[in-house]
Amino acid sequence: MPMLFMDLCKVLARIEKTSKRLEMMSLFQEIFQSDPNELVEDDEPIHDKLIYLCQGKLHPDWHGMPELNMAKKMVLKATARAVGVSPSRITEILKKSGDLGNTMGYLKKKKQQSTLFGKEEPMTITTTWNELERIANATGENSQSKKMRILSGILARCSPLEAKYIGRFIESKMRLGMADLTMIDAISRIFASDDEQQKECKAILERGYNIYPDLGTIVKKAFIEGMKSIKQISPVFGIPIRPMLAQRLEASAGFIDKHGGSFAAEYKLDGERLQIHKDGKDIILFSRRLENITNQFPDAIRLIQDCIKPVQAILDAEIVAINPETGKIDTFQVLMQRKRKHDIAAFMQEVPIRIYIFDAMMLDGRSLLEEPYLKRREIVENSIDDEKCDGNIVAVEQSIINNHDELIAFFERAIMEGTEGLVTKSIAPDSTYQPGARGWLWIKLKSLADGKLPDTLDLAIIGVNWGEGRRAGRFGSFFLGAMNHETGNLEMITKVSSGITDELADILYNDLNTVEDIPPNVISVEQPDKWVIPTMIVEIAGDQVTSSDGSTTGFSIRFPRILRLRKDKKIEDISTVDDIKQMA
DNA sequence: TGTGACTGCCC
DNA sequence: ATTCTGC
DNA sequence: GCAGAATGGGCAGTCACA
Repeated sequence: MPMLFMDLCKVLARIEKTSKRLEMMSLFQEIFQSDPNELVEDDEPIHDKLIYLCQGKLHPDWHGMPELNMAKKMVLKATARAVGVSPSRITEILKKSGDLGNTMGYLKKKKQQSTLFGKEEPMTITTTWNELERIANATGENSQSKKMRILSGILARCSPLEAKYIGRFIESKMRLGMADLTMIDAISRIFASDDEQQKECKAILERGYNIYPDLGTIVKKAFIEGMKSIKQISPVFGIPIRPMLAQRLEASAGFIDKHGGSFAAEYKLDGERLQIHKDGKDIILFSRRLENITNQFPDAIRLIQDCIKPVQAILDAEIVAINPETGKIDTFQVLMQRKRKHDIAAFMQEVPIRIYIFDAMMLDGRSLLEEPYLKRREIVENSIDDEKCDGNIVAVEQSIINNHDELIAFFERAIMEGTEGLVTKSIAPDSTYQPGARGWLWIKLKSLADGKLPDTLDLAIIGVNWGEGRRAGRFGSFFLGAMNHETGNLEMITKVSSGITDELADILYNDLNTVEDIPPNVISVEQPDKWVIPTMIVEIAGDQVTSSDGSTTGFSIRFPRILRLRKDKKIEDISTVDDIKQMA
C-alpha cells in the first residue's frame, strides 16, 4: 500500500507547528521510517518524490525541466473556480491570512461542509507528483486554463489539509521551517546509531548534495544503495557544484581578525556567477542557482573552447557586460539583457561579454575541492591562454593583503575600476573550496559605510503591502516617496522590506494612517494594498540608483533597506527627486 | 498585431 | 541581493 | 553563527485578449 499524500501532509503540519529543530527532524524521520511497502509505488521507490514535495519543487533546477509557470495569481483564480468563491473575496481573505495555502485549506473546508459528496480515490505521493508535473508540462495556447483545470481537479478531490500544501507547493513556499540542510541532518540520524556516526553521515550526505545538488536523488540513493554510494560521488563534467558563497562584513576592520593574518583579496565584479564545465570541445555553463545557461552565451562558449588550456575542467567565474564603445565593464542591468532565448546573435554584438575566472573545482577529472586556495588560484592562472584570449577571459584581479592600509588601498582601487568592491579569501592551508557554504573563508567588502550610495536617503512612507507567512497580519513592505519640489508631489521611488524588525513593524502598525484612496500629491505607478497619509519618514540605504521604467521619476534604488525611523524629520525635509537624480 | 499580466531568475 | 529571528 | 524565511529592482519569455 503506497503512502498517501494525506499522510505526508499530516507530518508536514506537525513539523510546521514547532520551531524546535530537533523535534522537526524527528518528525521528518517518521516519513522515511514508514513500512517499507509504503515507500514504494508502482515498483518505484518514492524517496525522491517525498523530498521534492517537501522542497516545493518537481526537479532540481539544473535538469532544465519546465517550471510550473503557475503562481499566486493563477492559483487564486483556480481556487476561486474550484470552491465557487469570487477572486476578489479570496484576495481579501488572503490579505488577512498572509498565506495562500492556509487560505485554500480554509476555503476547501467551508466548501466541504456544504457538500455531501463522498471522497474520491485518495491521492498517493506519486499521483500527486504526477498531477503537479502535468501542470508544469502544460505549455502553449490555452495552457493557462489547462493548468487551472488540473489544479481545480486536484482541489475537487483533496482534503483541506492537502489543499493547503498543494497551494504552498505551487507557490514554492513550503514554510516548514525546515529546508535542505535540516532535511539532510534528519536523514543522517536514520543512518547512525551514535553521535559520532551521525556527524559522519551528515558530512557524507552534505558533501554528496553539494557536488550532486539533487536532494531527492541523494536521499533515494542513500536508502537504496547505501551510504557508501554517496561517498563515491565526485565532481564530474555536466553536474553543477553548489557554488561557494561569501559572508559579508560592513567595515574593513574585522578582516585581519577573521582571516587570522594575511589574506587574498579579489575584485568583486557586478555580473552573473558562471560555473564553467569543459570537456574537450563540450562546454556547459551554469548560473549561481544552477540553471543551465549554456544557450545564452555562444560567444562565451567559443572563448572557453579557444582559451582554456586544460582538456577537462570545472571553473568558477563571473561574466560581465562590456560596453562596445568604451571597452569598459558595463552595468548588471545591461548584462541582464543577455538573459534571453531570442535574438542572441544580435545581442552578442550589442552586449559583448568578458569572463573573469576566480576558482577551479576540477581539473582533468581530479577534484580540487580539497586543495588550498593558493594552489587553486595558481591552477586558474595556468589554465588561461593569454595569447589567444585577447583579454576576454582573465583571472580576476587579485592581491595578497597584509594589513589594514593595504586593504583600504586595494578596495579603493577596485571601486575606481568600477567593481562592487572586494571578496577577501583565506590563504590558510585549510582554505578549501566549500561548496554551498557561506562560511568565513570568503568575505565580501562592498563598502566602508553602510550601503554604497554616498549618502543615505530620507523617504516618506506613502503606502503599505500586507505581509505573508511570518509577517502575516503586519506590513510586509513600504512604498517610499521622494519630494518633487517643482510640483510639490511625493513620487514613489522604491518599495522597501529589508530592515523591518518586529519592533518597527509594531510601531508603524499603530502610527501609520492608512487610507483606501491615493492621497493628493502622491504619485505612484504601482498600487499598494493600502495608501498612507505621508507623515512617517524612514532613512534608507541602498547600493545604487538605478534607471527605472517602473517609477515616474525614472529612478529607483538597488537593494534598498531601512536603517531607522526618522521621527525627527518633516516631509519638507526629505530627500528630493533631484537629490536622487544626482546620485545616479 | 500590440499590450498588459504574470512568472521565473539574475543580482 | 539584504535583513531579521529562533535555536 | 547557522538555517530559514520574507522581502527588494529589473530583465526576458509566455500567454490571454483586445
